[in-house]
Amino acid sequence: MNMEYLSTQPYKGVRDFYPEDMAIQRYIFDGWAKTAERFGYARVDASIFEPSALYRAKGQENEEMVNEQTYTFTDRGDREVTLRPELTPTLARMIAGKRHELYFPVRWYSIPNLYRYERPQRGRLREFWQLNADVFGDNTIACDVDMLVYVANIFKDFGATLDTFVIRVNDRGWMNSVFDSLNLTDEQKRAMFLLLDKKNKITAAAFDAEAKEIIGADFTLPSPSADSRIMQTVNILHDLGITNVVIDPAIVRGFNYYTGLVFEIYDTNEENSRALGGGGRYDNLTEMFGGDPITGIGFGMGDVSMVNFLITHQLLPENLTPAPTLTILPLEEIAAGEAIKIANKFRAEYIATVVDATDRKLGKKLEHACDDGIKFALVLGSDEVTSQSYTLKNLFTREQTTGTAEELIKKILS
RNA sequence: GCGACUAUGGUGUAACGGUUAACAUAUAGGUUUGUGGUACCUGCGAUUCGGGUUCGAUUCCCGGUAGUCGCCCCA
Repeated sequence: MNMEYLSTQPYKGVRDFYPEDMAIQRYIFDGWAKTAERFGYARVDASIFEPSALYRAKGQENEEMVNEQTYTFTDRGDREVTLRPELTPTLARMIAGKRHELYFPVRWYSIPNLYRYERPQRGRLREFWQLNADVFGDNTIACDVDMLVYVANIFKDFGATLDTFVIRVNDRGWMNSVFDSLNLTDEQKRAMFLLLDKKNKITAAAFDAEAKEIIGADFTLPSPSADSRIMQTVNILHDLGITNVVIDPAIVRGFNYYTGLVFEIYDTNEENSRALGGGGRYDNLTEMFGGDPITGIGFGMGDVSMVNFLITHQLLPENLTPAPTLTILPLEEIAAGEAIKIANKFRAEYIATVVDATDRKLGKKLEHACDDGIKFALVLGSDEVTSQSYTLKNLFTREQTTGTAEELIKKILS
C-alpha cells in the first residue's frame, strides 16, 4: 500500500493552539479585556467575512492591498468576499449603520482574528489576533490623552514598568501645517511622510539628501511650539506620570486617513524592534457610507508581539495551563456509572474532576495525574462504593484523608 | 514579490563520503495487579522530496517544498 499521508503541520503562517498555547492566549486576551473595560470600552465583534468592496473603497492603495495582501475569493453566489485584514472598516460600517441611535462618544474594543496574505516572519503571521480600541465622536485633547493613558495601562496591568516600553507620538496635523508653510504639493507631502517613516532606518545625511530631492531645498524639522496640541498632550501625560512618552517625527503611520495624533509603542529591548502597536486620530471614519463626518481615535496591537514582549521581560506567569483539581481512579471491578456518579458530586461543587477509567496500572495513573498538575486523587474500589467512605490523596503532599464525599468536598475547598 | 540561512525519531541534539544512523527526552509497557514522582529493563520511532557526482551520499552539487531571519509592505 502506498498511501500519501497528510502533513501534521498547520497551514503556512497560522498556529495551532495546544493547551499550553491556548492558556497563554487566554491570559493575554483576559488581560486586554480587563484593562479595556476598566477604561469604559465595550466589547464588540463581527464576522471574519466582509464584501471585498469594503476594503477597496478607500482608494487606489487599498485596491492594491486587497489584491495582493488579503485572502479574497468568490463565493457560490458570485460575491467577492475578503477575510478581514483589519477591523476598522467593519467598525466604520457598524458605527455608520447605527449612527442615529448611538450616543457619542462611543468607546468600543474588540479582539478580532485578522488575515493577511503575507510572508511570515518574526512578529508577523497570516492569522493573528489584535486588540482594537476606538473612541468615536470625540476630538478633544482629553480624549487623545486618555487613549494614551489607557495604552500605558495595558502594559502596566501586565506588570510592565515604564522603562520597558516607550510611546512615540507625533501629530500629522502639525506635520501637515509645517509642509503647508513650505508650500508643498500633495505629492511632495506624501513623499515626505514616506521619507520620515524610514528616518530611523537611514543615516542623517541620507535623510537630508532625500528630503532636499523631494522639496528642492534643505529641510529642517521645526520643534512644535509649547502651545501646540502635541506638546500639550505630551505635557499632560508627563504630569499624569506617563513619563515614557516622547515626540518622534518619524512616527507617521502608513495610511493617510490619520489626521492628528499618531503613536506607536516600542519595546525598549532591542530584540523586539518591531512596533508593539500603534494608532492615531482620524477625521472621517465613515466617509464611504456618507452622512456627517465622525471623528475618532483608534489603536491596535497584535497578540504575537505582545507575547514576545511579555516573554522578553519575564512577565508571563508560569503554570497557566489549567489542570483538573481531582482525578477519580476506579479499580477494575467498578461499574462505569459508579465513578461518574461520584465525580458528579464534586463537579456540582465546581471542583474540576476527571475519571481515569483506563486499564493502566494504578501507579501509572497516579504518576500521570501528578505530571498533569492534578492536586487530588481518589482511588475507588468496591470497599469504598459499599461504605460510601472514600480516601482522598493530596498528590503534592501525599497526605491522605478519609471521609464521605461531602467531607472531602469541604477538605478540597478549604 | 526579492534575498540570506537552515532541514536527522514527537521534541532537542550527534555521526571524516563507507556503522546495524548514536544519545537524551517524550511516549507505551515491565520490575511492582489498591497508591506515583527516584532507579533499572524492554518496545515504538528519523536522514524533507526529486535529480546529479561517486564503487558508495545523512554528509558534496542542483532544483522543489517547508521553516527561520531580513527587504518590500505593515491597514
